[in-house]
Parts: sequence; structure tokens; C-alpha cells
Amino acid sequence: MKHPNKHDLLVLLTEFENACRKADLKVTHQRLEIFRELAQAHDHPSAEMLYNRIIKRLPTISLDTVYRTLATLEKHGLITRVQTLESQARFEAEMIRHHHAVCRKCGAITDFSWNTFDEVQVPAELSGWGRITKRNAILEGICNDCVKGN
Amino acid sequence: MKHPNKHDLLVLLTEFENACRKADLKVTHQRLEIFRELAQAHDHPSAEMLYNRIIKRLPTISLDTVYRTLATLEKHGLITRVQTLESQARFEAEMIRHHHAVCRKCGAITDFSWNTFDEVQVPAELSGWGRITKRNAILEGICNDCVKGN
DNA sequence: ATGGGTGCAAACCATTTGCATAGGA
DNA sequence: TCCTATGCAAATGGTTTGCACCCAT
Repeated sequence: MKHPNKHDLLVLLTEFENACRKADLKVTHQRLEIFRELAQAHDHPSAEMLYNRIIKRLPTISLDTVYRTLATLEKHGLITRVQTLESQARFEAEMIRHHHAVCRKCGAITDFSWNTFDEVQVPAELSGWGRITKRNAILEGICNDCVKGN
Repeated sequence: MKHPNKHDLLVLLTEFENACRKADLKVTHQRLEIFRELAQAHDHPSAEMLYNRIIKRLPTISLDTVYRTLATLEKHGLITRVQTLESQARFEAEMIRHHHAVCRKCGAITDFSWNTFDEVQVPAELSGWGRITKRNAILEGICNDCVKGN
């Protein structure tokens, strides 16, 4: 995932506010900060990681609010909960179709796009499965830093 | 995943015993039962689900042992921990390459194979990422039972 | 002003760990 | 016999919930 620049971030935040209003969610200071932090992040942070970053700017925020807000935003489709092997849930605000490469050692998650995959047809075997709404590739391995560093 | 028939299961269990010996893991009653239960399962059970099934046959087994054993077997590559959105970890003994379709509603995980995907080349974007050891597709949606049932 | 959102603290649930015993090699 | 694996119970860590107050609408 690329970092949004300042202009993009503003756009994202405006869209976010509109989406909140449309969903009957109050636009609170906390929600804005949580979303802003997640939209800027490139590392698929956990609730606690977000909390630790936000508290510097918004010292009164509580961890529960972060959890509650993430759950709310996820329910309304404004952010995504990422599948992991770890026990901590991790999130992303990137809504454009992309895939993940996960390092088994450090847990880093890297976004990438893969048009070839996106175009492959789902196997006939699955035609009777149900209604498919999303398809993602997950690559696992050892990232470059971990290969070198250890 | 297809259920292994009685013969296949025997073969799997024998291979399992050999793998344990090779890895210097003692072949205990508990480990055999845990592996057998997982190898027979088709629903990617959690530790607790396995525990509840095994305790009927082995009333003295403890939940910790199930947790510890699953962790051990995973470390030695004899079973796999499945990526989920839920808080509970889920496992499978199926080691043949396959992919997962996950129901957002009931959480059911269905295995399927997808040769077309397996053959697609990883995008150039990832060439510098590190050492890729595994690639999987995850489809999300609503399974047939949930589409009908609700 | 009103109802949803937040902070606090306590509760919860899945999982892990310390320790003494038991059982496979 | 020796040491790993197990069972028990207590501890952890991440996440959720009840409640009273606050604030966006």
C-alpha cells in the first residue's frame, strides 16, 4: 500500500465523514482520528498499535473506543479486518483490490496487486458454493529483512 | 476436503507416527487421538472443538494438551493453522495444496482446488519481497446454506 | 434535548505457562 | 531410568461489556 499524500488523505477523510453521515454514525473526534491513523498506516496495525499512535495526539482516547470504533467501521464496510495467523486482529483502510504477502517470521504484511490473478475464473467446483463476494491471494514466506537480518 | 476412508486414515496415522519419530516427538496416545480427529475432520476445527470430540473417547485428555499438541504439530509441519477473521484459531491436517472458501455468516470453511490459480505467475512487483513458501486463495462470501436458511 | 458514543473498570474468552506427576523411549 | 508430555490450576493477553457521563446532531 502506498502512503496517501496530504491531499489524498484530506479526500479520504471527507469521504469518510460523508460515509459516516450516510450510515447514521456520528462524526466524532475519536472516529476521525482512528480513521486518519489507519488511512495513513502502511503496516496493517492492530487496535493496540493504533491506540499507541493516536494517544499522542488525543491523550484522552481509550483503548475500548478504538476497539469499538474499529468494529463499527468494519461493520459498515469502511475498513477491513485482515485475516492473520496471529491472535491479534489487524486492520486496513485500503479498499482498492489488493492482496497480501505475509512474513512468517516478523508478521509484516505487504500489499500488492495481481491483475493476472484477479482475472482467473473461479473453478467450476465452487459453482454451487454460494455467493462469492471477495477473492484474495495470500502469499506466505520470509520477507527480505528477515532473510538478511537472521 | 474429502473424508479419508478407513484405509487412508490408517496410512495417514502410520505416516504420522513415523514423522513423530523422525522429529523426536514421542508417540503418545493423546497425540495420536488429536491427529486422528483432525485428519478425519472436514470442518477445520478449533482446539476446543477437537477437545470436545476427543474427550468422548479419551475422557482424561485436557484442553491444554490439545493446545500444546496442535502448536507442536504445527511447528513440525504436520498440520496447518488456518488464517481466519475470528478470534479462535482453526486447524487442518490436509497437506495437499488447496484453497479456502469462507462463509462470512456461519464461518464454515470449504476446501477446493484451483489449478488455474496455482499456475499463475507471481507478479513482478513481488520479486524483491523475499522467499515465498506458500500461496493461497481465499474466497469470501455467503455459503449456500446461509443464503437459503436466512 | 436526546440518543448514540465514550471512558472507566470489570468481565470474558481463547490461549499460555509453572509445576509436579506420569508414561514413552 | 530419564526426560518429554501431560494434567491441573493459575496467569496472560486480546477483546468485549455494563454503566454513567458527555457531546454531536
